[in-house]
Amino acid sequence: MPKSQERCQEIREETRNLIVKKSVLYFARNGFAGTRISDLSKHIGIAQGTIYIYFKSKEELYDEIFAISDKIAGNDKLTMLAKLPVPADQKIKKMSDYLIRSLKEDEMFVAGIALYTQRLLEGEADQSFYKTTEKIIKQGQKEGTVVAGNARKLSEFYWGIVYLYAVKSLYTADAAMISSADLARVLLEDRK
Amino acid sequence: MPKSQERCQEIREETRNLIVKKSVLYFARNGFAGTRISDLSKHIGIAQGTIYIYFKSKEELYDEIFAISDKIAGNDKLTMLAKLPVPADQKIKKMSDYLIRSLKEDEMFVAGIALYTQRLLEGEADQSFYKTTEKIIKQGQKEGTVVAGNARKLSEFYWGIVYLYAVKSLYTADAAMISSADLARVLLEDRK
Amino acid sequence: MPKSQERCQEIREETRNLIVKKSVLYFARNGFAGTRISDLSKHIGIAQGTIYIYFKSKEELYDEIFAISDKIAGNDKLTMLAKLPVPADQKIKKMSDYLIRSLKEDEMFVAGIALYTQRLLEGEADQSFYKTTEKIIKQGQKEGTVVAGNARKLSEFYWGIVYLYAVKSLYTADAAMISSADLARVLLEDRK
Amino acid sequence: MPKSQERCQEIREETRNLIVKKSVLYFARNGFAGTRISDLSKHIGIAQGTIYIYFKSKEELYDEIFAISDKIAGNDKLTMLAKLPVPADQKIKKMSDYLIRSLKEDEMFVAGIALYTQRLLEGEADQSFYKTTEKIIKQGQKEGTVVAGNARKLSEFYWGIVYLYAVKSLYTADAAMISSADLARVLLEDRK
DNA sequence: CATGAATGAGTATTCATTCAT
DNA sequence: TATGAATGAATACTCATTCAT
Repeated sequence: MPKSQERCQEIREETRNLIVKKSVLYFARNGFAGTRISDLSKHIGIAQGTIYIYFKSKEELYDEIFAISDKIAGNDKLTMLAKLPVPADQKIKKMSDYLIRSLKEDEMFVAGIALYTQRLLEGEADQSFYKTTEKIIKQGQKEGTVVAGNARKLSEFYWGIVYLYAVKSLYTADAAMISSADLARVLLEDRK
Repeated sequence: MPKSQERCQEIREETRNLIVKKSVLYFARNGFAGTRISDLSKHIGIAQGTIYIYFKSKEELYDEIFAISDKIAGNDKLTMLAKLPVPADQKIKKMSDYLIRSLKEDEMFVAGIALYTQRLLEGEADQSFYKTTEKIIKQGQKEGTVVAGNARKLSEFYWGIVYLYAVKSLYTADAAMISSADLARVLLEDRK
Repeated sequence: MPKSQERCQEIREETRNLIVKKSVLYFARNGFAGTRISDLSKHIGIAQGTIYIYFKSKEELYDEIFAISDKIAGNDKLTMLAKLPVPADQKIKKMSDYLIRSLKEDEMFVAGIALYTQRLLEGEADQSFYKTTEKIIKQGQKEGTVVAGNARKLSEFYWGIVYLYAVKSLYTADAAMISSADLARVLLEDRK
Repeated sequence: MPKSQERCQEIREETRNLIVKKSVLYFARNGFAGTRISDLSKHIGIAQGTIYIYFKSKEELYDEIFAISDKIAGNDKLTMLAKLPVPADQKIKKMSDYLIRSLKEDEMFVAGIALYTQRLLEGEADQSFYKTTEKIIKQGQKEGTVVAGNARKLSEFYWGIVYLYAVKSLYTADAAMISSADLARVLLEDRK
């Protein structure tokens, strides 16, 4: 009965995805230590034991969530964007557009940013976001469109602001958000 | 020979302060759930039981720390500054000076800001910081020294950045900090 | 395959009853402060944690046991007996029969009496036992079968003796018990 | 300075007696496990540490109190009474008089009886009270003044009733007490 | 001697994990 | 697979005891 086999696999996949998806937000809000499996499972809508069918331990679930948090937060897109043969200010505008829109609309994204940055601050995540942004900044500084200053510090500041609004969105249903233009301006030279 | 009443009072005061002082940083770094009383007491350098002489429970200690986190973070000073009969841009510069210096030098301040803002985000602290800053911003907008825009959003943004660097300082010994001038510029009109 | 709703309910009921049943005797013998949850759980034959699935705290378990101790001690039966349309001396004989037999044969009854009376003495239980017996005594005094004297004091004395033998039974495997007739004679007029 | 030496000794004696006296009642009401040294010392009106100047441990204090509880409860007087060359019924009346009066007036006596009997029930005290009373009962049965029946059981019943009213007095300021005559009648043949 | 703050072993309670159904 | 009752190691909290003053 190959069909039922496949269906089974499908169900597995679905349940696993459900767990991951619902856990991202929960962990982002409450932290690792602040998350009880009993509460989490209620929040997901499954039994406690079910989590342990898919993940060996709370830690493994948390780790998995981290492992994908940079994907959730759009690291791939950013990397691709950086490689495009367009001026840096365009890249920054696009990136800011994408980030602000995602912060507004996608709670998975919000949670991804929060988790990723949290771990970054604790020194446990790699710094690809920062580094990619740094490259764009340097390109922009050469092109004369990005403000002067240490590229690394500017990159950290930019992402700090994104983190800031992610954390806000985590707790407030509709956080007062800055505009995409405002965010971009953090890096871009004023054109007055 | 019994200990004198005053000496006892003194000792109690000292120990209590020691616990609060050392706990602020510990809780700010690890959160409520992430803090074990056994670890905390080791960090303070006292026995576990001693904490319970001064606080009924871990929760009560945490609450007390929150209750005073706005003082630690300098709410009083800010309120006083707001009332001074000087131009808003001066107030903002002074405030930014004070904040950046404190973030660099004073661990307790860093922890206070982190805890206070964390609770603010969770909607459990009053918003006096925001409100006081809002007033200064409005004053500055009248005086033509502060950038246009919704005063509340600007205030939140300004404090968001302070929070950002507080969180960074919490985890990194010497976080790359923006300058006091950079922080002030978030609110002030460019004088080019 | 999830467990059926009913089966789960059943299991919960069973375990809860087991805990209550075994705790009654343990608490009656050792008192609240003298009972360790670790010992109690061993005595019940379950893990410490299991107790906390059914009761919020040691205190709550103790309170529940007290709350039902009047049932265990047969308050219902006594009330019913009092209402029967038979002479008071018959009621007293029946009651004494029941009490002495239960004290001999039923550990739970022994514990129930001990706990209930203990709380009565501490002024925390209602006095329904006393009051019901008081009514029977007054009826008997009218009928000329019960000794003269303050009905309340006689009632207290009667139940005091029951308590006395309950406490004895609590500590001694086979306590030398008075006979049902001896107990009844505490209230009944001598028929010599 | 021999004088101050003596005075010191005196003070020691006084404090020690104070502790014992106040502890008897406290332990009788709350039991060993139910008594906290912190509470007890407050009740006595001294510091916790002071208790440990006079007693090595809580257990030692408790043991000492037990060791004297039979004296407090009047074992000496009973033994002397038993040896007097008078009829048993007189002895029983005197004894009952003494017991009821003491239960009414002397809270140390009340506590002594409660503690002694409690330990008796737990099988940890010697049974001199019972035995002495047994002898008197046997004497009375020979003299025809005491009711028939197993002397030991009668003795236990008699002391049970004394215990009963002791426990009552422990918790109620003025417990409704049976009369000395009523108590004596438990053993004595009716003279109608 | 007397004090009461401090200690840490002991006890209560929680919660990640297991397992029979 | 999915369930949730049960487990027991980890954690919070208490209290007899010590000791510097």
